[in-house]
Amino acid sequence: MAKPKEVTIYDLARKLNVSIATVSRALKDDPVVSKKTKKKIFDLAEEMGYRYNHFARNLREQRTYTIGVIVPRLNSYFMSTVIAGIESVVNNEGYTLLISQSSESAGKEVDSAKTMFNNRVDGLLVSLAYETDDLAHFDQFVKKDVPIIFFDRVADHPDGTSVLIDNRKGAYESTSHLIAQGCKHIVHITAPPKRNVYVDRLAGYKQALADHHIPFDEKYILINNLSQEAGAQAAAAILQMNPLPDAVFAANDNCAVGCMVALKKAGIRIPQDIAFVGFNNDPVSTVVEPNLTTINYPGYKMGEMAAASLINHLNGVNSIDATNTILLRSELIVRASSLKTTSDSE
Amino acid sequence: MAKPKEVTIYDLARKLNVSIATVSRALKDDPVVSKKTKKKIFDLAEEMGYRYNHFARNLREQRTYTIGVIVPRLNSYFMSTVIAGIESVVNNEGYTLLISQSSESAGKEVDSAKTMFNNRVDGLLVSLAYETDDLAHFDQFVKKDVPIIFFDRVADHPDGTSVLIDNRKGAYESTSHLIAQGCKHIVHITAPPKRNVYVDRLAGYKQALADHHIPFDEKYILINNLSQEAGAQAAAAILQMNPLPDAVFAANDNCAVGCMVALKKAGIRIPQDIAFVGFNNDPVSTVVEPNLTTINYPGYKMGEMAAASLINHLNGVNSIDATNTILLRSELIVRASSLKTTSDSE
DNA sequence: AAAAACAATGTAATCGGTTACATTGATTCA
DNA sequence: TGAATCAATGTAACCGATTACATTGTTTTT
Repeated sequence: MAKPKEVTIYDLARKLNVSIATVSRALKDDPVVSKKTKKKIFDLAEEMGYRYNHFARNLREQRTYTIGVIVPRLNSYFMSTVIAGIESVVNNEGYTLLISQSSESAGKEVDSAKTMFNNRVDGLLVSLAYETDDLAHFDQFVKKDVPIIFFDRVADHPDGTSVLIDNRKGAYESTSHLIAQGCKHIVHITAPPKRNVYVDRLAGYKQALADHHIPFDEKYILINNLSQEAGAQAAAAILQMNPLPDAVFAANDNCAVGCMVALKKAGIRIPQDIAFVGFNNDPVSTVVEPNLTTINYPGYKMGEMAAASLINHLNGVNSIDATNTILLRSELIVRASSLKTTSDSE
Repeated sequence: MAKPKEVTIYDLARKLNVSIATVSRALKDDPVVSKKTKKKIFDLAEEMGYRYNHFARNLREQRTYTIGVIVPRLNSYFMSTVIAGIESVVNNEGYTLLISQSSESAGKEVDSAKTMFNNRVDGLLVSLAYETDDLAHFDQFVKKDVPIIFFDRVADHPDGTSVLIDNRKGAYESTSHLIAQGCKHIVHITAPPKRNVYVDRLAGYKQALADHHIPFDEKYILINNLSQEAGAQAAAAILQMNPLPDAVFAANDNCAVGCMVALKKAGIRIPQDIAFVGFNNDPVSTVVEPNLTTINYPGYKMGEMAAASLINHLNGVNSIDATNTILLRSELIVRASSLKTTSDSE
């Protein structure tokens, strides 16, 4: 029933017989206001249940203290770890997050960008959808000097900073590891080569083959959406191959797992018949049997770095050109799914 | 370099020699403005790159068109499915989401609530953290007539609407199923019985035992945080039991899986020695071997229902008291992990 | 003791919309 | 034809902060 009126700085000012300017300054802890006055104001604010009105400030200051986050999906272990990292940084700095998932669709990504734009986010953190070809929906931000930082799935945007791992190196290590296990016919399952992560992983895969004098064969490249179901379908394709490949390097763990499960169901032994390496070190990699060899990389840290870098830009600490790419460390974690040698000795 | 000035309704009004009131009305598609004028205004707005300023409206209207979402974690398949459902509804209605994860911590939940409050969300969607005892941090919203809808992990808040499944029934069916498989010593792994989901699942478990004349034994109740690691630790506890239990009903799939993997490593056969049932139908349930019997329930729909219900409240369609609890359907999915009978025949 | 410097506070314009309440001119009614 | 009605538009107050630029009173300097 009650329509509890909001308490404003005007109310505080009236009660204390000071001006709204003093109240405003006191609440921001401006050193120009005397300690005594500040205390009075803080106490009364507390007592009257004053709450700060962001909109008045935003309207006046022409900024929102909001950071937009666009990610392909929230439902991966990796992504939610990244977001936890982002949250930890931006909350400390007094920003709030506007999060949206593109669901891997270019159209939804455009919509999300529009929402972010209309909400006038101060900055943008983006990991691109599979499908996105055209980056025009980010031009509006560049035009308004809204900084954009891409992470993981980055873009070759001349104005953007990127936070990512060396995907090429990770893929090179994975593939080399498989080759060291004696594999010569290595399938690579990946997403359409539009995103850097898939382009680079493919390049690393190819280079490892080349460095070990193994011919590259186009038919060993399987393209899908890297879901668990897609992995199962890839398994069907693999079973059609003649001769069967002796290894699979998948661009993420989910897909690797889906594929492994389906192959096992078809009687393939892993790793004896086909060895497996994934990417991401998702918890599922320690559930599947045999446990999945994979590339581990630090999602939480990636989120922290991306957010910190963005906030530095906003505070004018970094010139936008100063740091253009931040590379994080990644590592190969060897588990049973790729160990042909030890498995053979069983 | 350019400091591109924002285009406002004043600019549009000036150029067209109309008043800002007319521009404002036209942009809201108010029928009182003539079609011709509207067209002129729309066209000019497009041409000049006008963008709507939410803050001015929010300041004036005293609402934000923002909905707060507080969840324990984003990184579960279930939760991100729920959020996808929420997004689909609120975006269509012109609202944006402020999402925050409590990380299962009561303290962070309080912080999140404060952030939401200071951002003056129009409504709140909440799934509670394990730890939360005290709901006082939601009182401020009630006081300001900000509607709160709880989903999945709900609260007995007299003013809140809840969207959830019949957890008791799900647990009853799971347990009964295990009993039908001949199990008599059924361990139940769950979280601290603070949240309805765990209280009700425990109650369903107990009732199933009672209805089948199996005595309840406190030592079969294992309490932890339901993570995969916690599942592994639970396995260690189970291995100490004498005699060994013949089944485990875990309150989520992750924990069930962690427990299964650890037990298998210790040489326990599943389901022959110990049968398993989980909860949630997480994709991992089809990866673990044997595949996990579980309770499936509709995350996407839960998100949609919660969001739609909230928006109805905001639009005054439902009286707050009209609908108090929305129950969604759930179902037992039987897989190999609980099928003693068929497994024995192998 | 007058001038200069400073600390503390106040005044008022500003951000960009919304909307109650006029105002204007055209149309309809009796 | 004058009054009533109505459609279209305008005027101006309001939402609640921020901050450049006064103003006031006190202390320091010379």
